[in-house]
Amino acid sequence: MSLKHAILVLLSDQPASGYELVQEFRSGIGNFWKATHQQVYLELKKMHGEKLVRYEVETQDTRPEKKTYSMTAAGRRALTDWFLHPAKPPKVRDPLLVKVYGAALARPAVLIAELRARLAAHEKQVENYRRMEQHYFDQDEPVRRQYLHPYLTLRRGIRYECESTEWLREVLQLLESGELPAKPVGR
Amino acid sequence: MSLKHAILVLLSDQPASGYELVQEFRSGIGNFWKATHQQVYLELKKMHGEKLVRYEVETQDTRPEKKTYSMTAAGRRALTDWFLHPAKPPKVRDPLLVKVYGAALARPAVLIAELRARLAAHEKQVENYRRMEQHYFDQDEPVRRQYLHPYLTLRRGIRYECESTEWLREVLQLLESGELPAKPVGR
DNA sequence: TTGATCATGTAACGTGTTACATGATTAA
DNA sequence: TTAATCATGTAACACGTTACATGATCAA
Repeated sequence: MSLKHAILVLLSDQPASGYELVQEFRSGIGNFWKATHQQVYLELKKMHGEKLVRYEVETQDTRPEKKTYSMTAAGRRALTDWFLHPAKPPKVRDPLLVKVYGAALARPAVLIAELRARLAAHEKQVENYRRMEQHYFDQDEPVRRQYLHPYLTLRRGIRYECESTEWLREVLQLLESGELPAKPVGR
Repeated sequence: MSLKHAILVLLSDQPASGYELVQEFRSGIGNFWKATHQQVYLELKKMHGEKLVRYEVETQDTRPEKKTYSMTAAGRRALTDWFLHPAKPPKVRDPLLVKVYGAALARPAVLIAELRARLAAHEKQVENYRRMEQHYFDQDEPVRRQYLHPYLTLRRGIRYECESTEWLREVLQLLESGELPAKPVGR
């Protein structure tokens, strides 16, 4: 039930249309909470039924009509209430780990190719994140203070992606060399 | 559609009942792919309809009857085919990150308490994993070679949990001190 | 006698994904 | 004229979670 709260967090910053929310779910908050336009439009409809949001219709001459949503007092209450209830830690659920677990059942070259592709994807993501991070540090202190919280989530993303690449490199090295790990991880 | 393949990976090792598979989803493979008994029994039924598994009923005197499932030739084919198609990287989807992102909307003490609880949970998980890892290293080389692949997934778990604790400690330190991060992560 | 473990299932509900559907503007 | 962007939605299906449901054995 968190898409609702993610939307409320976004609307608490500023009113937005469904379309604009979808953009935000592709960047920024989208690094750790994705949502498609189908989900967003449906959720906004539900939330409007629950009176958590209201909207104003802008009839534009050139463009199709646009609904600009904003949070209601009830929405604000739902948000603060959500903060009071601890969230469940998300479950790790990665098919690639199932494949590594059952690696003996696959042709090694096939699995290695997939691991390499995945490594490349994570490396690319690290680069993206590092660029965003550099942009954050290019700002003056007041701006850095303003965007501290989003930046903290970016730090999580960077750590996660780096950890992923380290593990993948290690697995590739071991599978390709046929060696056994010499010692516990990180020791 | 990976629960199916996770079950096939488990059955490729040895035949098992639904109940026994559920146990495995609570440990071992359960570290990165969870499934409840409801899911497992339903999936086995579907897979039987697709002829990916067969079962033999053991009518026990004392216990309720037990179906022991094993993989069919078609099941084996479905598995090798699955290995040929790269898996999509799982999406990160963590409500706690949404909370940190919108931390300004919560009472700091409330969020900090939740972060602390989460940190404790991750630290406990690291301990569990470290115990399993120690057990692996207590084995002789042939056994370590035999269990290399599951152990590689355990290494991923350890890395992930450690990364989580490091990030949480960092966030707690920054939120409690009111400081801004001095430099990019890990530099 | 109470709870844990063995052993199996169905049903309702919530959420997420994919496909389908429309229609205007603007840049290549 | 083709693709991308702006802007909105519905519908079918897949998957996961929670609740409901039964019934025997065994240890405390």
